[in-house]
Amino acid sequence: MASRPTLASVAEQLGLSRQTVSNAINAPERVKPETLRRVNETISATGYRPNAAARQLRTRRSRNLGFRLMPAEDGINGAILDRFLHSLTENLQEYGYRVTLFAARDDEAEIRSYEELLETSDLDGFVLAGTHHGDARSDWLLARSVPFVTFGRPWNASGDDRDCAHSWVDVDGSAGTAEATTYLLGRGHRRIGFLGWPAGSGVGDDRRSGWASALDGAMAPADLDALSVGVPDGTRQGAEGARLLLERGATAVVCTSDSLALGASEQFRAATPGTPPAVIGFDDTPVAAAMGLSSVAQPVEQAAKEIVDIMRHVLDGSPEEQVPVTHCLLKPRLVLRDGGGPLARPPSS
Amino acid sequence: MASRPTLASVAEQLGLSRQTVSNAINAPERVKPETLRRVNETISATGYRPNAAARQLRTRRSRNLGFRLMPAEDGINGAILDRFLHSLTENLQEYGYRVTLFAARDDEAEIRSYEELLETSDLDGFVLAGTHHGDARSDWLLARSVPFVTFGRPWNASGDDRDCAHSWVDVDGSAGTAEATTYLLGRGHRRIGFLGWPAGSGVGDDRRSGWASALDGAMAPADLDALSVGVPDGTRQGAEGARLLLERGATAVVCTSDSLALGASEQFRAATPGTPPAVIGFDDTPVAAAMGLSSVAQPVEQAAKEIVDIMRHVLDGSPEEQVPVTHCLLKPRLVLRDGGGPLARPPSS
DNA sequence: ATCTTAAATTTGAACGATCAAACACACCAT
DNA sequence: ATGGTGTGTTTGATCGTTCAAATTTAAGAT
Repeated sequence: MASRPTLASVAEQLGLSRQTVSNAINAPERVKPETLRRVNETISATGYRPNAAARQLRTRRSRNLGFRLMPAEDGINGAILDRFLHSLTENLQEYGYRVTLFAARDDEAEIRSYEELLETSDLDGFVLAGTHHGDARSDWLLARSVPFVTFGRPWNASGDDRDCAHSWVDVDGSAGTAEATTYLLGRGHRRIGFLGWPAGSGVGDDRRSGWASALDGAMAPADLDALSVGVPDGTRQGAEGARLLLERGATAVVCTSDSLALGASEQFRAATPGTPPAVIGFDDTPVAAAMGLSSVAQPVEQAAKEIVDIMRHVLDGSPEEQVPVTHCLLKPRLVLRDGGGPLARPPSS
Repeated sequence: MASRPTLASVAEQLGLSRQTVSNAINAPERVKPETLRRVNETISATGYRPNAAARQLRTRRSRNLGFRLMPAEDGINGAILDRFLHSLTENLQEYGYRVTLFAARDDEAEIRSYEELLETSDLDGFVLAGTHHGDARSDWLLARSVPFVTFGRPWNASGDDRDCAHSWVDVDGSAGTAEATTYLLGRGHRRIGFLGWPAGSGVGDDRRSGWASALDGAMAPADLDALSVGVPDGTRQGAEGARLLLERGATAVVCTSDSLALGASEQFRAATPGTPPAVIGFDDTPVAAAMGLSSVAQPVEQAAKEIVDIMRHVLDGSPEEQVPVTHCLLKPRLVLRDGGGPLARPPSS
């Protein structure tokens, strides 16, 4: 009596069969409008909700997507993970999907998790934070045609990620550093340095290319080389790199990360006392906000939305319909701050 | 033939019945050792894995716990959320549990989510990040005897959280600020200020009390009052508050957050050039690490572990066994850094 | 009135596990 | 032989949904 309503109980109450009620929910067009109305009425009256386990058992779909939490604080982790995850969860929720988390030490363990989650829990797909070319994970998923979208391009050796076999959403780092560089040019700077990571990382090289292209023509290639420094991420390395750039005559610098920018800004502040350091970071982390540092902000919320859009089409499309592989490159936004650190502009109150 | 093995298929292969194989998995003591061996053999030979949906449909348990992602960057969010979530996921995973995320705008929406998740997805429990006394969410969960543990005390008006009706795990902020204060005393400081939030927040007041108790006897009560400042969180407010404390003769300061500490450290650096500012923050966020700021670190990984331990006993205990409400207060750790910012100690290389 | 076709609804059988109760079987005491 | 006591294993029903196919109903054409 007081037990949860089921399809059968709702149907009986209406003098209908299970299946009709089921159809009213899953394929309303198959049900006579008048019947549909009555069913919906009783559904909301009784507070009926379909049981996920029963549905999953029959359909082999869970309306759940997997997301792997990385152990270390790298890439999307730490800095903007919470914003991304929140947005992903919120957007998926609108379409009745949820996020199931799992942890894995390395890629191999991640693949084992895929297998486990697919077999036992019928996960409908995965969202990966970053892949590289020839990534064992994407290969594994592709081979089994498991739906997935990555946040981050695979960084093909060819340089052209458009031919990538899976869908991805990414932020155009190159456009971000280009905008930052152009901004500094507009402020009168002529010798603008680039402080990035050692060559070889897709993300890092991409960001460097934006700076280089913005300066194309404004500087001799030899100067371009001299004004680009690659160091491991970190504030100390940033300070060290900035010292080099200052020696070479740089008056401003665009950085691959906020950590580097933070170290650089100290050096620039010391070198040009009185004026806010002309340093621009990347990722717009809380560190940058706290220090009043300008930074290139990634639109992670929008990225999550795009990922959900792609997923939705893949998952809710007709079974054998060929869904095209989608690539979506988002423009970052330059966030300008006074750059003088927390005390440069005293509280106005 | 090539389809996934099921209980029935494994059983048939062995000339046994479903139920015996099921027992071998869920209640091995009921099965004859020799049979158990044979069953396990075939299980690993065939790669059989129990189907979660079927199990869930029958048992009404999903081996999934819910975790709500907050919209704004407050409390545990942002700063240490990723570490906490990762550790929570990893620990739960060891016992065959997973984390299902959901988003909710406010507490009311969160309760609606509970209802939905419990009814449709049979979630076994929830982990809440923070509660307050008389929290509608904990009341709702308690009333329905849904298992849950909170990370954070409810901050009873009485001041004694030991009588709280639900289990919680928290970090002893008071002990953290006390340790920080004692450390500064040991370094010769006599007038140590406290820079915190306006009175009224449980967390903030708790942290203030640690500072006060460490100074008990070392300073007159009137001085204690003068050396405690409450401002909203933020670097600017921190700088402003620190200015006040410096005017009142403070030579060092303990803060409720890294943001406040960051603002304060700039002021102190300006006031006492040459020496690293005697400022200690709270939470040991990446900001503190990047700026070389000392800070009180919360053992979030251990907190997650404790939460999982409590959950495990509640969930895997015998059905009607009364599990005692557990409260676990963890000691934070003081992380000491040179305090001179990224450039105070130049790279040794 | 009869036949055809489409629309609307119903029926029985899965999906893969667990529960509750029944069933064999061996062992020992009467 | 009879009966009791475990121990180990099996049987049938059930959880709540959807699939595939069968059935009824309504409407239009002849």
